[in-house]
Amino acid sequence: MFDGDDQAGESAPDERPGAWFGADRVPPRAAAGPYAGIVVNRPIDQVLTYRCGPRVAAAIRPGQRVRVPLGKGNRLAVGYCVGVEDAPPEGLDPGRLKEVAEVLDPAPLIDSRMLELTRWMAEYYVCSWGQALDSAVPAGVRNQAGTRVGTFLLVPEETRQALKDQTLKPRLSPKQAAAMETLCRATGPLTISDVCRRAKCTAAPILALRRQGLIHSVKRRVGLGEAFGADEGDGESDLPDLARPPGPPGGVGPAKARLTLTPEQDAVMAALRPALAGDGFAPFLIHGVTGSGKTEVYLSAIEQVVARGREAIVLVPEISLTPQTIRRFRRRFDRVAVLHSHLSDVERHRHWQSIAEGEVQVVVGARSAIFAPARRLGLIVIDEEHESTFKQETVPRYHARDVAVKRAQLERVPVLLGSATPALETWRNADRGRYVKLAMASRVEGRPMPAVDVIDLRREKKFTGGLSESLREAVHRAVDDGGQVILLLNRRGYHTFVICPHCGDVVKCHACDVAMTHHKGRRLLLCHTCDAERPCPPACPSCGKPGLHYGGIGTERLEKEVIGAFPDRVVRRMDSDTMRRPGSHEEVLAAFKAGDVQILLGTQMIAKGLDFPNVTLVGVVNADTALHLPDFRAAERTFQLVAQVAGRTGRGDKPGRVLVQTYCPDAPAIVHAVRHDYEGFVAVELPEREGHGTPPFHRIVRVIARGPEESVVAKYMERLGVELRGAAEPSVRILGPAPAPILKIRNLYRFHLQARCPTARPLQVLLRDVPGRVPAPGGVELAIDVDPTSML
DNA sequence: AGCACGCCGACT
DNA sequence: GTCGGCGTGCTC
Repeated sequence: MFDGDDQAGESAPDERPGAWFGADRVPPRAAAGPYAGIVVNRPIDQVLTYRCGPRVAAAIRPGQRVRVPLGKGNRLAVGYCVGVEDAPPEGLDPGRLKEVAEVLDPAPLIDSRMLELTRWMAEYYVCSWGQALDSAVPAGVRNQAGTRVGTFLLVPEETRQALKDQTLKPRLSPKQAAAMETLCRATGPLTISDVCRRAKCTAAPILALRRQGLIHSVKRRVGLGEAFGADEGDGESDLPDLARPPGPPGGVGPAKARLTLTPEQDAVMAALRPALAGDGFAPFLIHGVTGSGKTEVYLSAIEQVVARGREAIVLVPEISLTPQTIRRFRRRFDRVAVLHSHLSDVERHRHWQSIAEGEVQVVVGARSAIFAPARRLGLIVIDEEHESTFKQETVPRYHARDVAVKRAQLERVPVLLGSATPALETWRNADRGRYVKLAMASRVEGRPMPAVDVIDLRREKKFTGGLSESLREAVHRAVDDGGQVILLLNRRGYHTFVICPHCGDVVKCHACDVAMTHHKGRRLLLCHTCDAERPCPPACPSCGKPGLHYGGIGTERLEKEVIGAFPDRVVRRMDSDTMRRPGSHEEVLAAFKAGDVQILLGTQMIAKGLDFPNVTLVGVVNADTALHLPDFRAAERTFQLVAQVAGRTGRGDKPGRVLVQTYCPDAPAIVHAVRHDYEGFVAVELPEREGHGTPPFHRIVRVIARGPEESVVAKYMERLGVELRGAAEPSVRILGPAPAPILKIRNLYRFHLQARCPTARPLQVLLRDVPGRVPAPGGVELAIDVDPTSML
């Protein structure tokens, strides 16, 4: 929930010993300073100082990785150089410092601003700087995937002279002579195997020549093609791509296919233009209803900065990285790099390199694309900024939207947060004037918002959990009129639970405290938490009696029901079970777009970003799935889901309609989603949050401990709770500890507690300080989650 | 996170 | 008498 507002010295002073401030204090090109600040990827809150020998001193720069001796055994560890100085920090005996063993990277992997950004992350998210750095540099870049060290052969001038003078030739064996000739004729450097192939010899004569000193060899890292090709696998042949030579920087004319902007889009652009042309941090919230044309605004804004020779980073939820989205960017810009989560290390490395070399205008990607090494960054865009997929659930537990705002602040560039249903944190930041709020309240081409009606499941007779009578009839009408239908059900599987009618026990995962889901097609029960599977039991695992009852409905069962009800229509299901193979996603969407599929049903996957003009009906099969979760964001999530999926209809000439099935038609989240009334929902929800002391009014840090022994974890958390209460300042409230809502995952018992405070800093200081004083017993792991999105 | 040090129980 | 359990503390 960082809002760019800590610039006025709200930032905590660096309390680490030896205060290496990284970035701003370090000359970008290090003087041959003999002392280096190093951080390692361990939970160590310190910058360690090492001495540099002459060789290392000549090569080392901040942003490079190094190998350093660490600990009693002086085992070598990989670390990042974060600063180079002529004198060691005060209080350290220079004589006792260890030496950097080796510089690993020929050039820095990250620049001074990214050093600063990761240092901020470490402080904000309560992890070590090294951990933050490791998350910012992809593994493929660290291990230089796709490259290798090759040995190249050179012929020194003396040898060439000797050959000319004919003094050498007679001393060479026939094979050696052939190899030598091949080498001398070659225009570029050759490897041993190149020469073997061309001179039709083995390595032996070549090695002999080298042994005699007649040829030399040098090692050089090679590989990694200069540019990346059309490797996105989206099957589009018209994709302009990085395969083309880079154009002159800054000289890239604005674009192909430019649309006329709607008056609203125009107004938003007018508001953005000064910031896009300027050189300062400028955060905006674009609150635009679904179908209002936010993407066009992003594209126009990006054009402005690209025309200045700057680069843009666009973050989208992973699920929106569809060919449709990508195509849209590719049509508009020549050189677009797309960073999916499914890229190989080598591909990722290539993209990174291209971005770092300034060959890319626009980077489109999920969460981690916020670390793209753009050097002349001009703009950051976060689409669907409220999406929880922007939050990383492993250390460092960062939120890409908040890191983006911080990066924009450090780089002094504008940042656009866009959403039809902004996160309440974002909304409040805008209300408090920290972000400039820009509204787009109407759809493009004067299209109306779809009519939304509620189906009150309490009044539906013979309702079996799938389609109600009313929804079924509406689907009929829609497809009979030649329209297409989207049905959303946010649960995969066939039956969602298996219960014993005798003892009442639900069949649970062996490893997790979670009911298992019946996947009929695979004849299995599946745990959606740990992916464990087991055969359907013939009798109750608890009491042994036969006759287990299967209940609840998931997408698999809904599919069967819909096929049964509409036998002459083509029905397709999209969920993570049917979308396992790469390409299946696009294939279904293409078929739907072509009109070969009339009814598309699935999970969240179909709720976001899809733009199909012929969709005239959206059915929300169960709007309540998220409503009753023990999470203060339950209502917000429900509102967002209904609003997002409702936005999938009425995007063409025909008007759209939405039917929402619910048992809670009076819940504010449903009532306001039905009316397309975001502000109405906010007006109800915000006071609620304020009363409960939850975000956006209070900040939360969640602490989770997990371990194999329930009582050990519980006792440890009790101790930690006492310690935290003792150390916390009065503005901080500690809630818990308590068992986590899902007590056991993968055989680990989980207990959590929350620390809440109107501002984040006291929480961050507290949590950096205290757990170190209450070391966890063996087997127990502690996780600290700043601004948590999941409370389970 | 590793890893070594250190202080108490069950074995040769 | 030692081997080894994992609690404690440090890493330039």
